[in-house]
Amino acid sequence: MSKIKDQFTVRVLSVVRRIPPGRVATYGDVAALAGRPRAARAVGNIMRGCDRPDVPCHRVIAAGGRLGGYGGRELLKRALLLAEGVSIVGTRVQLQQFRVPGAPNRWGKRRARRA
DNA sequence: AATCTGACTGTTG
DNA sequence: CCAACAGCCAGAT
Repeated sequence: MSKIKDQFTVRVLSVVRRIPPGRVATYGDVAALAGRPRAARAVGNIMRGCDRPDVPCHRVIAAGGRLGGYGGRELLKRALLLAEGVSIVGTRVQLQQFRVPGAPNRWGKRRARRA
């Protein structure tokens, strides 16, 4: 069976565990907070194996406020978030309002592309 | 060590 | 809004 996880995994679990109720973080946010801003995919993989009750993996969603996955239980994920007070419009979470504090705004400063 | 996989993300059509 | 493509990352085989 597994031994100790890599530091990255430990950090990710730590970050997710610290997401307060009624808040959400995207995979990219968790990855960034864990020190690997481009490892959103890896975070998803870690979440896939998060069976720990102390890790609120349902508060980790996809970019743009989409629900992302939940081991085939996306409906439960949506229900849990709604129960915590997270507002969901259509299939999207209101990130602007419920995104975990401390998440870097990568959408605030994009300079004009094209010359 | 090489290859495949996937609860991701952003760009392009 | 959805589909296809490409880039990125860690874990499993």
